[in-house]
Amino acid sequence: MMPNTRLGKRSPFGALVGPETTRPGVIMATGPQGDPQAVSTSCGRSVSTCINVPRRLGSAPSVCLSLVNILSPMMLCCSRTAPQEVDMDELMAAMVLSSLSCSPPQETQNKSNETPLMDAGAIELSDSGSSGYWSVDPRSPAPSSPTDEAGGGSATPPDEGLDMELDQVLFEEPAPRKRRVSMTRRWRSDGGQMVRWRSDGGLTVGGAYHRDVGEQWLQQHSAPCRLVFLDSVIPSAASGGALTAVCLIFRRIRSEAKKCRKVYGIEHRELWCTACRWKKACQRFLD
DNA sequence: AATGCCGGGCG
DNA sequence: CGCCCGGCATT
Ligand SMILES: [Zn+2]
Repeated sequence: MMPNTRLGKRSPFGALVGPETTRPGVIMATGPQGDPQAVSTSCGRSVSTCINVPRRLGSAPSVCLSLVNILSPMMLCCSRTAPQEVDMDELMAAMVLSSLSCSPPQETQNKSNETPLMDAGAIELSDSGSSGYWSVDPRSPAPSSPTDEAGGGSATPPDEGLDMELDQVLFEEPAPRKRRVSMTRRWRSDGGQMVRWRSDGGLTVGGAYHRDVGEQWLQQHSAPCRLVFLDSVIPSAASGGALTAVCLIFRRIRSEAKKCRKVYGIEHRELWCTACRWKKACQRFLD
């Protein structure tokens, strides 16, 4: 009695993205163009230019913390999609933007001048339990296209936009001084995602528009990232105030809704919906 | 530690 | 297929 769908084996999209989403299967760095050249929408299994990650480590992606604050190019990873199944699981994209001072526009080209990080050479974060395997492209963050108007620009850009729970992350500021986030351009990940930050603080990711991307949001949707993509600069920038870089990542986030298990308790497993009983995605308390 | 649930595995 | 569970990302 219920709009039951099939449980057992359902489509990859049954519930958002596959688990692999979280774990970067492969990562690759894109050139300044930010084009998914080497990685097409569906990189079968092994992508040439991609770097395969030993998918054995506990949790590479969540290395989080406030570690790096690099500003360099950017990297993203690609997904391994089944040739037929359009599921674009495991994939994450990261992008960041650098900041600049708010007032004098004289920071034109001081990119990695500030942060004393080991430059583009991928920062190996202190692996504490997990390690981040990211590949970085030692290249300068050259904004590809002309500055994008984040302000009075267009409305929401048309995008393929798969609506999944992609998220983004942010980073802290490198320099002790007060820096503001700048607007970024757009960036597209392997999945065709397009990230765009607008002056109103909103963020457009693959078609989905996230309004109110403040520190809080960034907070909960944060993840590790280290590459920064410098881009256009827009003073009226974003929200929060002190973030300098933002990193986008496609990962799964746990919905807040309580599911059978938590609602009825383990001792009442019989009340759970079948899905829950089978450790599948709950079908009673949808998100 | 507790949850949520994908992918498998078994009958 | 119904039913379970290992394993693991999150929280
Ligand atoms: Zn349920």
